[in-house]
Amino acid sequence: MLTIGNLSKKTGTKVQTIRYYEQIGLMPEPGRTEGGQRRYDNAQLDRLSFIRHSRQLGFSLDAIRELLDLSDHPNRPCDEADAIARRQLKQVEQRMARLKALRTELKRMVHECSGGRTADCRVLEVLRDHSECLTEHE
Amino acid sequence: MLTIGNLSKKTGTKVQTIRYYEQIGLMPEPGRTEGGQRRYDNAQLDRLSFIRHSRQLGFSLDAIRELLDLSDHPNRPCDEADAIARRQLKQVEQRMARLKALRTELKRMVHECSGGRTADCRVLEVLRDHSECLTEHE
DNA sequence: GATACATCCTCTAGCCGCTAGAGGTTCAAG
DNA sequence: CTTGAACCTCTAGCGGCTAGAGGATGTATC
Repeated sequence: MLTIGNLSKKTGTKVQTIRYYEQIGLMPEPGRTEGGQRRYDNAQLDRLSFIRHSRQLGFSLDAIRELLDLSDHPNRPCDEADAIARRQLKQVEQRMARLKALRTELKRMVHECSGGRTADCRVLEVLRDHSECLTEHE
Repeated sequence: MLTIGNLSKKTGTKVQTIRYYEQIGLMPEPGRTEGGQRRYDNAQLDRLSFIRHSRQLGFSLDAIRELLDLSDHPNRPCDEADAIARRQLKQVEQRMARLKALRTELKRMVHECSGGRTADCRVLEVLRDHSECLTEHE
């Protein structure tokens, strides 16, 4: 039986965060000692690891809720889990593309700054003048 | 003189957001009509464009505050503006590296899913088993 | 001048995913 | 039996908006 602190260490999750997951129903209510402290078993440790790992992959808590639900029903077809993962992959790819464009523009800004007065600073100039910009008003 | 709605259209910023920027002191208090409606001039339009453009480049509102401040003092040396931009560039590069790792793992997950029951789903399996994972506990 | 109605106003509360802190209780070691 | 680390609940805050209630203003048309 693990205390919340031990669970925290084992999973790299802050204590407060574990309680938060319980509060929003992502983690089940654990058993308690006589004095009211939480005690966790291995099933709960696994569940929290699953959640954490999914978070590290950028899944939203809602997506994780779905994934956990699927994981709890081994006989259902797995297309849904696949779809969720594909959705996530797509999002990651979009974000990457966006960041790539940002990086290009930031690099341009930084490289052109010659280090004089702010009046002549390319960084500020670029920020002022949207017209030279690669990023669109979405 | 622009109404808040027109300013909103010209800059692609929601009306509420403009008022929010005013509230947190990023935009100056504009003039008002007799009836109390906001009216904006070109200086304010420029300032909001600057803010929006900076936001699109991922600068935080705090960083933008600094950049605006520098922009208001043309005789100061521009190292600071440059430093802020470099910091931002570094952040973007870090985020990109992270996303790249995520993409790799997500792709792996998705490609290995053969479409059976959730019990055999590679997606869920990978999420369950942290040990095969490329992303580290930071 | 009246009327319609789009746009404006202020205010409060909510979103996500935590995180921090106050103020008090329980547990385990010595 | 005492110490003190770890636990408890509760509330509020972060960034950066966004939404909605409920009411006032501005402008175009008759």
